[in-house]
Amino acid sequence: MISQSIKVACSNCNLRELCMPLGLNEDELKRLDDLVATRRKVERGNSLYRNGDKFSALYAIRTGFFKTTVAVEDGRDQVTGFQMAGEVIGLDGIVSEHHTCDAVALEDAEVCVMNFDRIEDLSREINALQRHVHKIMSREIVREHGVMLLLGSMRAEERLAAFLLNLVQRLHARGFSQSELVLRMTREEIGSYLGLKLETVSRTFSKFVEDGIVEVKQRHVRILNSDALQLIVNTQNCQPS
Amino acid sequence: MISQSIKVACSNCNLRELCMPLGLNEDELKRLDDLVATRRKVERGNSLYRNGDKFSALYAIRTGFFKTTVAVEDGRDQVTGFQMAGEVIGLDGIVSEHHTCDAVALEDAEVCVMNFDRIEDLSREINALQRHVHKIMSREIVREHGVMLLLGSMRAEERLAAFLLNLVQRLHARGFSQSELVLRMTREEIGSYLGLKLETVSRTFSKFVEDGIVEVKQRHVRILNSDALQLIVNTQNCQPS
DNA sequence: CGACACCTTGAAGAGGTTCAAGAAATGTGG
DNA sequence: CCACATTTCTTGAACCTCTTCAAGGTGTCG
Repeated sequence: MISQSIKVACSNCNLRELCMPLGLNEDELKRLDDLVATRRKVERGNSLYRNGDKFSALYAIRTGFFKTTVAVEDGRDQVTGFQMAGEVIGLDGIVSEHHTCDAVALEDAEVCVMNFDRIEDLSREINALQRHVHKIMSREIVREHGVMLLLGSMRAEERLAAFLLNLVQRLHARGFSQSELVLRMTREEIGSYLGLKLETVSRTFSKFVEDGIVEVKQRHVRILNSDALQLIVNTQNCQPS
Repeated sequence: MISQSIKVACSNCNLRELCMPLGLNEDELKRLDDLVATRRKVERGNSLYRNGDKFSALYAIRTGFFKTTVAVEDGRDQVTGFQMAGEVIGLDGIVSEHHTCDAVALEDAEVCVMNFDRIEDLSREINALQRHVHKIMSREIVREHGVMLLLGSMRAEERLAAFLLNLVQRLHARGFSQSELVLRMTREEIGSYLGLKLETVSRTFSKFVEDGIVEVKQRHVRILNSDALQLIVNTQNCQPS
């Protein structure tokens, strides 16, 4: 909730290559620094924005981990994604000027607040930024296609395998281990994202452990056989002959 | 595949309010006409673009009806959406400069080809166009959230009810009946979109007919009780007490 | 240390799938 | 314009995956 004065500029930020365009000249870089007017800390369990909130900015995650959820009238909600450092959230709010989902921090987090009007202004002047904004939105559309594929045609084991592979791949791109990860979300949140009940998520984890594919201690997961996971994703929708 | 010289300009097109921004002045309108360099006819069953194709343009549907599908290695594919006149497709291609899904015409169609570089150029100069492009992409993201909700947490009857309501609502916005529609897609394509098998789609239609909610003759559907459909969507994920 | 949230596992049950057969509609070629 | 092939749709019965309900275990935080 609290805005802070900036200490680190985009041009010096080690996440720059994740949330900002590449190949800018000195002048453009300076003007980009201008984009992030404030930072905002979000404590674990709190919302960055909620369904219905007025839209005004996109948020680049500096640290921490978020989930986004869409609500159904009757109380339940669906997790639409998990976001980590370097990723940009808030795109859902552009179309109607109001957010249509909740963004909740799953661990203490800090985001860069990028006023959207300013993004539009600047991207009229910096072609690379314009292109970058378009790519970020297109990437989100393509990501969601993947989730639709997962939800529409995969079985429980495939879904969880695909989920784990996707997580480690993104973590690895941020310098973390390729084989070890700490889940920031509950089984229920994983289940919501994957269209499964938490018990099914738990059972499927247990099955993977039995098969020697992963080690699981609560939220600590070690992938022992990445190829096996990949195989589960690739081949299970072929019927066993 | 064949490009044609333009006869109708965007500024005169009756679909303008669907695919173009509102509130432009005379000068801006003229420059927008410049955007649609060519039209393209796509016969039923043919692709407008395919997975892997180089991305170069967005397409505004003038007439006809499309489905978009993402392919899985092992042959099967997932329908990610159905698109009708006035809607813009091709957004998936921006991020990687290549399309990641197929767009297939389900009936003879004609699209306006809008070169994307030109869109970017123009939207740097016309604020309303810039905002419009952002909104179109954001709208697609929000739409996909809805599909994720459907696939992740709804049961077969809810899914089909939501699907029918969505279709008639969009058709009605285009001047068609609120209660009657002709499905342009097969049961299998509906099933793929909804994460169900074609038999389940067929059975669920039959159930709706039994319950007097709709009339179905092949692909002709008449909605007899729209409220009942809405009720199915709203209440079924509340457990029966 | 005790309360609470989270996770695991078992057993029974339901919703959707699979397999199969036949009917209806559509398209094609003579 | 009709006969035939093909695609699409419907319906039944058996099966399977995932869910539901329930209980107990594990970890965490004040």
